[in-house]
Amino acid sequence: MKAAPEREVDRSVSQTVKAQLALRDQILSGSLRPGERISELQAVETTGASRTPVRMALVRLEEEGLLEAIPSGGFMVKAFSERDIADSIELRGTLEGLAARFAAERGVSARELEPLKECLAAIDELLRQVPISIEAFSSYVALNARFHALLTELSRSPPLVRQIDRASALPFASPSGFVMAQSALPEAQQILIIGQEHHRVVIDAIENREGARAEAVMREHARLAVRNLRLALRNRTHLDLLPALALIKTATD
Amino acid sequence: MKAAPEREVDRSVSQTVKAQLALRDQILSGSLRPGERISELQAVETTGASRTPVRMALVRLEEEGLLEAIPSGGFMVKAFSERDIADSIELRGTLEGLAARFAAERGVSARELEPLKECLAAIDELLRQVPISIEAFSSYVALNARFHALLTELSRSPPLVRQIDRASALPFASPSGFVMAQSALPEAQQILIIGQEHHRVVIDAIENREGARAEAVMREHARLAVRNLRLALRNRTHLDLLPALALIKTATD
DNA sequence: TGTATGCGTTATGTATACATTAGCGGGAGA
DNA sequence: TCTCCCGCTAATGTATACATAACGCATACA
Repeated sequence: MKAAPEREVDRSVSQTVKAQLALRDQILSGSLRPGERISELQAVETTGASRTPVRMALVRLEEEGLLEAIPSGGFMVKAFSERDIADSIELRGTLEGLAARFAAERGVSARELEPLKECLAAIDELLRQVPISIEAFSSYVALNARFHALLTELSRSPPLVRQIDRASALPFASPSGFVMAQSALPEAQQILIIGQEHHRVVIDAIENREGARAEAVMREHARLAVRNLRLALRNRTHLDLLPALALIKTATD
Repeated sequence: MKAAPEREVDRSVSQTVKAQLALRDQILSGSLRPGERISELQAVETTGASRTPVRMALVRLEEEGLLEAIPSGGFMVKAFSERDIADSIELRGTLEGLAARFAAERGVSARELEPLKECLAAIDELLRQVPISIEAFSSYVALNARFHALLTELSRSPPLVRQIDRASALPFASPSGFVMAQSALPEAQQILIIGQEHHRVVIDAIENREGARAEAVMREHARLAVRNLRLALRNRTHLDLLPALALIKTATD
């Protein structure tokens, strides 16, 4: 590899993955503004990888939905309207509803539900704090993500799991920043408590093999998240806490 | 570009796109068997592009869901069970249901509905033939795809449109082969007629801004397609007409 | 002064060379 | 004869060189 002596190469992960992570981070952190053209050369410098892995990373990020190909060549950071993100959340909720229905209809053993119930209990524990601390919020975010991932898996449908993963890019673009901003709002904790109730109901519905009810509650769960988003956006004073919202173009619909 | 004199390069489309189309064709036509490792060098030979565009194409096809990355490196053709494909169809129908609901709720002008009604009329014309010819079936496939695409667009939700596109990879992997096989079945035309009725209902529901009804009928439409798939699979004698089903692994669930 | 054209620079698309790793086969020793 | 280890080969990951196309700027002409 001709070993350019001055450049230290990290061999623990592939250059492609490294570049992808670095670029995604730049996008989500707002270093790269929506609509901004992303220069390969510049990306090569900031990521430390060479052009080939950088290009692979760009293609992956395009497929992921964070970048958009420019017809004349190259890529730009995609810009989203507030409604785009709201739609993405509802979209994801719809798919999760399908997953919950599949889980209920196809049947799930008590053993498989155990980790979900553990998540539930852990979240209960966190929500007991009033008001909840920032640290507890971070834990909540992780647990919530875990709960949703586990629930998705219960569908036993690899294509659905895959699709939900893809649909999560936007809604969960930067969940920590998202929820931390929410924590600054008085209504935040109430919303989390309602969300937790949804979690409880969906488990119950799956246990009792009530597919329609399981599906309905997950869709309601998503609508709650949309209300949550709009609430956060109406409180623009907290927006500096929202790196995820760097994705929202200034002129929204 | 050093212009290797013996290799004729087609400059009308990018090498990356050319490679992607060629490889997808090889996968869907069954030249590459599910589970088979796909060799870059071999792909370079068959597509005529060099390794860089071929690799970009492979990454795109992986994101598209037709290929799977091998941990140790490289890609293999993904294998699907019958249930995977059925789930993909239902998944797509669920998203289309959401699109139909969005269209109904957000309102659609008569002008926007016109092309859909034209599709409808054209399909009606085709279905008047009993039994329907293979050529008419081909036209039907194109018109049906157009109808679904137009309907999706009515949602006015770019993220949803995008997601539906992605979700269509498997269900519509090779629609022509699919439907032509159906045409060999006596029940085929009846199914198409029911499907057309669904199309009519969804338009009506959108016109009358009945979101729930619009959504419900699209989901029913997908369930019809699943029944259709199962019907085709039960008639294994026609399977040689189904290149799309090359994707189904032999040992299904 | 404004517009159009041409040239130059820069960035992307493509090709290929190089490095590394994984997989496989052969040989040797127990 | 079986197993383990070493080395080779082939294919992937990475880097970079080259060609081309696009964009911008400057200049000239209307």
